[in-house]
Amino acid sequence: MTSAGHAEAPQRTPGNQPKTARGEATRKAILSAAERVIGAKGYNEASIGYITSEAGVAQGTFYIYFKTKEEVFSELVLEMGRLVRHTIAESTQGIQNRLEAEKAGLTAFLEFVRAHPDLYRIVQEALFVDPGAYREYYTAFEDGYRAGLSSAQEAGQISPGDAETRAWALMGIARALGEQLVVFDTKKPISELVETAYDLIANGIKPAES
Amino acid sequence: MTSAGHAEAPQRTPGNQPKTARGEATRKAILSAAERVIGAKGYNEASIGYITSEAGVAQGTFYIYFKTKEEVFSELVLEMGRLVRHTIAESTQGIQNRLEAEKAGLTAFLEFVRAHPDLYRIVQEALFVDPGAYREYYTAFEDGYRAGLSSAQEAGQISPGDAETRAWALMGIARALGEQLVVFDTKKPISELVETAYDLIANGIKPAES
DNA sequence: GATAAACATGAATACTGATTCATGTTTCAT
DNA sequence: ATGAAACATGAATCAGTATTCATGTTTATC
Repeated sequence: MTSAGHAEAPQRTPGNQPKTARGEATRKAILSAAERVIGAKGYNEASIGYITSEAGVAQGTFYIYFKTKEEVFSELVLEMGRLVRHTIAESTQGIQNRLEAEKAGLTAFLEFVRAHPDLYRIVQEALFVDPGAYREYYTAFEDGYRAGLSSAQEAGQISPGDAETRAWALMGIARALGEQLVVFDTKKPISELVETAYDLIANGIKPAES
Repeated sequence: MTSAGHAEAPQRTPGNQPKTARGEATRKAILSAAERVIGAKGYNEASIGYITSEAGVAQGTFYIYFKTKEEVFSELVLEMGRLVRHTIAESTQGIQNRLEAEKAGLTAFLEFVRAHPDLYRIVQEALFVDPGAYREYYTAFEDGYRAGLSSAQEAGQISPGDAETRAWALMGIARALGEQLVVFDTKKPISELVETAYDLIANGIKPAES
């Protein structure tokens, strides 16, 4: 039985990209279901069975496109990174003044987060499920941020100061406000959050000299 | 055999506090091992077997003091909350000026985080393992923070602005810098991080009017 | 110094859920 | 039309591990 025959079957595509329109669609369905399910229940509670049933396919189908549960998770983190950076870059396109760019970028980020709460939570969980992906996510983010701050500084658009630490602090603000939206369900409109944060970032909280 | 006898044995202390010095010590050992193991490997990878072996007790002993694995986790989150708030309150004791208090509090927080990296990661993971505890942690934190900002505002020590949003933003900065220490292993000394963050918080990044 | 409660043990239980596999079905190039 | 590759199925496997339990040992009280 098992008339294997040809010794070198070409079955082992590493990432297993689909080669057909049908396959493409199925893979997308699984990825999207994974995003929703993992985002909602967390990595561990999100069983393959639940993900596949949510995607409308059989359990085994999952393993045609992903080697492990972790793999689909990592892919989601990467996707989130790409999307967020793209969204922000787009929104700050052509804005010359750094402080204005800051405001536009923060607004775009918060809007994105509100539209994709699942992806947001997935990135948070990556710290434990896939630390490497987590670091890459924030490091990539920081690189761009710091570069922007540095050149703005050289152009005299912002005051001097350690660009790296500032980048982290500003990312921390964005993250905290995003969490307000997604985790704490604040009622405040994004514009209001941005207004307050922008004032803090631009002017600080020290009272004006009297 | 098993001459049970008395029908109503008083075995069911809910939280199961120890009643003996020995018990006290064992419970502490388990809690401390759990902190290290869960902090290092994350909630799911941290098996009861590993925790107890790390604590130097048998597996069953765990269930004398904790009803479930989740219970010990929640307790750690609570402990972290108490410790952090206590540490910060202590460090800002008697400082009248809000901005100075901000600096002292941030320094104390970062030093605490560096000293307890495990607890820090545990709080992060609580978002998925015990969302209620996560919210309580940050809500309690925010309450104090916002109150402080509000009264400082009334006293004219800081400029006017939405205290709640500001509280979240400032907590975001602290958290991001803490993460630099614990997750990204930055080489920068705490004092330097605080210096940059403080300048940002007090003055913002807008260049001084020329 | 005896008795009961408290504490400790670690093997056995019980269950969950990721991954595999033998067996179809669909797609597509020829 | 037809054979091979791609895709799909879902039951079976397999491993890990939280929790329980029957059985000892220690502690403290009388």
